[in-house]
Amino acid sequence: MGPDFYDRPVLEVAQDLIGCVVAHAGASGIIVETEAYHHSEPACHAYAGLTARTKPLFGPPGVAYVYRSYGIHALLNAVCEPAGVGAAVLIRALEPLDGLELMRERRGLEPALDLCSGPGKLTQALAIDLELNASPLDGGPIELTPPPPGWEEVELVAGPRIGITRAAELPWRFAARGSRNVSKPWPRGQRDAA
DNA sequence: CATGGGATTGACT
DNA sequence: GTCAATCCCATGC
Repeated sequence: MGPDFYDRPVLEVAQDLIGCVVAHAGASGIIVETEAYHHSEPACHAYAGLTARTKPLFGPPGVAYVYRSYGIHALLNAVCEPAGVGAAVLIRALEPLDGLELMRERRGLEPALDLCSGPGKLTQALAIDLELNASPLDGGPIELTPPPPGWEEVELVAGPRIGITRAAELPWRFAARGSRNVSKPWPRGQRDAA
């Protein structure tokens, strides 16, 4: 998917990315959970403004923003909105599609449900690291492609974002309804379509 | 130049 | 349920 897909409001892209396929290093998965981040709210790294770290966030859309969290995990984001606007979609969970054995090797785990059910897990399963920061999501090492048959029209649920301390109340987390591969079970009563 | 915190995970009680 | 691990970088002196 080219830059035009990402050159839109980050909330739209976050919802449209559900069902799309991420592929890297011989493994791939379907996106089942995302979160939107925008420079206008304090949970986003871009909130602090343009720095060496957040530079890709303010760059052209359709680019990966990979950063290290808690000193251990790499998290994968897709940069959105026009260049100059700091916004990105965090890929939080995948449903494993291809390369399951590679994923198991990299994760040291067997259950398919545990391979990509978290932002730090899926980067490990797909061997995505900080080197891929600022690389294109179309024609680059990481490839994002449109939903396979059956995933074009996925029913979505929205809810509050996870694991952040600021602006945690914004319902900017999206997931495919009923997917068992999400990072955390959806709370009861949180079934509003986005 | 030193320090502290973070969009997480996994192991342990 | 609680807690440590561990590195990049924004912030402050």
